[in-house]
Amino acid sequence: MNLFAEIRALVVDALGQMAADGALPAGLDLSAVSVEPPRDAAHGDMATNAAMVLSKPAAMQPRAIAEALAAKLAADPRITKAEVAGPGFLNLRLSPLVWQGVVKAALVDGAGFGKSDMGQGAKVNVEFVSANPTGPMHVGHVRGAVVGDALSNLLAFAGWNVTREYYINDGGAQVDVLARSAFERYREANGLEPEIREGLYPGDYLIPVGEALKAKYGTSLLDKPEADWLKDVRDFATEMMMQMIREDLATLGVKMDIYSSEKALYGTGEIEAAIETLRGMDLIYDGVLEPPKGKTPEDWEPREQTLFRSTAHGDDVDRPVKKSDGSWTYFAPDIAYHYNKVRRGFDMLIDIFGADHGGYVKRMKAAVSALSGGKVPLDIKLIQLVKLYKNGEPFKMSKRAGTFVTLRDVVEEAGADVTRFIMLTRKNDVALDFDFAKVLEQSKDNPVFYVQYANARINSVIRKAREAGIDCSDATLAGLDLSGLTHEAEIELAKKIAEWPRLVEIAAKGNEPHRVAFYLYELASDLHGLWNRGNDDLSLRFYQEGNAATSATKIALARATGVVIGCGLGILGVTPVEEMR
RNA sequence: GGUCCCGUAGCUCAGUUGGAUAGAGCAGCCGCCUUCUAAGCGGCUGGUCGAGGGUUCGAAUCCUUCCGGGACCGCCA
Repeated sequence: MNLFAEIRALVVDALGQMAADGALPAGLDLSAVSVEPPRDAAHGDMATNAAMVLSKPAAMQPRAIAEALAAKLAADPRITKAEVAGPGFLNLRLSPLVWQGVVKAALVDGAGFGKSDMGQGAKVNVEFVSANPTGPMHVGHVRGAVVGDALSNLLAFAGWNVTREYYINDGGAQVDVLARSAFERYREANGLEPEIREGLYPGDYLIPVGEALKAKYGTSLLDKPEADWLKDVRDFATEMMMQMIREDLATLGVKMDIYSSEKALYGTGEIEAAIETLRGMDLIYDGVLEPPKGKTPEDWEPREQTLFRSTAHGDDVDRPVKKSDGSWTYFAPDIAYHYNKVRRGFDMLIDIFGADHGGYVKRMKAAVSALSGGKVPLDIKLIQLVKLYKNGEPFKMSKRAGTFVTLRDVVEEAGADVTRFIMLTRKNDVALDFDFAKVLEQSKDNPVFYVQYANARINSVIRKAREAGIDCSDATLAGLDLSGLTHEAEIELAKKIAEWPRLVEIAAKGNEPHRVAFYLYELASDLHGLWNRGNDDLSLRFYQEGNAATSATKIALARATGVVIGCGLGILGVTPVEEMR
C-alpha cells in the first residue's frame, strides 16, 4: 500500500468529478499532478500541486481550482483539512485513522511491506563486479559488489524480475599473464626457483595454484615450451581464481545468478554475428581515427582499423572494434556480450562499472541502443573510489596479495554487515571514506550501529512485554484496535513508516539503493526520539507497566517500525541484530 | 585540448528528479540518567547551494559560460 499513490488517486478522482461537473475543462492531462509530503511539516501531511499544474491548460486561476478541489476532498473521511496555500498548493491533513492504518498495514504485510509492482515483472539484468579472474577481489571491487547486489534486491522488491550477472574477462592478455605467473608457482612447487618477472602477478595467492598444478601434472610440464602448456594452465588457473572470487563474494553475502565468460564468445561466431549485425545497419566501416584532440600521444600515428560508428548513437567519436593487426579490441566482445543480453530478452540492462571506465559509457550505450533498436535502455552506474582509513590515517594493509587490500581483509576487519551498510551510505558517483575505526564505533556517528540499535530497542521492549504475558505476534498486533495511537509523537513515527513504500519506488526508479540507507537512518532517528520522550512522559513509553492493552497498541507501532527496518536492511543485505552486545 | 563526474553549514554529506522559510550528522555552546538499553534524546549557533547569465508561477535541481577538484582519452583490460 502506497499512501501517496492512494491520496493521489483520490485527488485525480476529485478532479475528474470537477470536470464532469463542468468546474474544469474536460480532457486535461493529469500526469503532472503529484502528491508529495511538503518539505515543511507545518504545511500538513501531504500537498498537491494540481492547481498550479492545471492552471495554464485550464486557463483558470490556480487558487480557484485549488479551492474547488479542496471542497471536494474535504468530503473524504481520510482528509481532515484541505487548505490552499502559497501560489496554489493544496495542503492536506490526514486523519489519525490513516496513520493507524499504515501501522496495521506494516504488521499485516510484514516482510512484504512496501513491495511495489512498478517493475511489472519486466526482466532486468544487473551486471556487476566482473573483476578480472587474475586474483582475489580487492577493496576496489567491494563497493561495486555491494551496490550491485543491493540494487538487485531493491529492484526485485519493486517488482522487477532481476538477473545478477558476472562477466568473466577471461579472453584477454591478462589471463595469459595469469597462466605464466601460475606456471612459475608450479615450478616453485616442484622445488625450482620461481622467476616472478616484471609484469607477472607476484601475489602469494598463486602458490596454491602452483601446488594444485603439481598435483595434477606432476613434473610433466616443466620442460615443455609455453605453447604446449599455456592453454591448459590458463584454464586451470582461471577456474581456480573464479572459485576464489565466488568465495570472496560469498563472504559479502553476494550470490550471482549467472557467470558469463568472455572467452566463450570467441570461436562461436557471436562476436562476428554482433559486428555483422551492426554492419548491416551501416555502423561498421574501415577507417582511420583522428588523433585525440588537444594532447596527441607521442607515438600516435594514423592506422586503418575497423570502426563502430558510435557517433550515430550519441558518442563523440567512432570506436575501434579491431586492432590494426586485425584482432578484436576489448570492445568487440563487449558488444557481443551486450547483444547476447539483449537477445536473452531483457527489458533493461544495468552495468555497474568502476569510475575508471567512465570513458566507456557512451560507446557501450551506443552499442546497446543500436543493437536493440533503441528499445532496451542501458543504465551504467559508475562506482567511485573507496578511501580506506584507520583513525583518520590512510590505511594500507597487505597480508598476502602484494600491494592491495583484499575484500577478505575488509570483511574480516569490519564484518560483512557493516561493510555493506557503509558502502551504501553514499551515492555511487561520489568517493567514499571508509574508516575502520569509525565503522565499528558504537555511537550515532555510525549509521549502521544507529539503525541496529533502534532495532535492538524494539526487540528489547517486545521481549519485556512478552515476559509480562502480552501476546506480541504480528498477527495479534495487526488485529488490535489502534485508535489509541493519537499522540503527535506517535503519529510522527507512523508518518515516517508511511513514506517507506514511496521511498522504495523513488529509489528503484533512479537505481539508487543508497536512498534506503539514508531512509533507515531517519526512521531510526524518529524511533530513538520517541523512545526518549518516554523518559519525560511515561505515557509515551511503548511498554506500559500493568496495562497490557495500551502496551500492545504502542508495541504495534514499535513492531511496525521494526518491520520496516527489517525490509530496508533486507534490501541492503544487512542482518538486523536482535540485541546489542 | 576533449569527454564524464563532483562542488550545498567550520568538517562529512542528504536533498523525494522543478515546489513553499535548503536539511541531517560531526565539531562548538546549553540542557536531560531513581528511566522499556543515556551505546541515547532535546535545544542553540552556523548557508550569497562554486560564480555569472538564461528558461517560468517557482531553480540547489533544467540550459549556458566561466572557476576549482577528480577520472578517463587508438592497437590495456
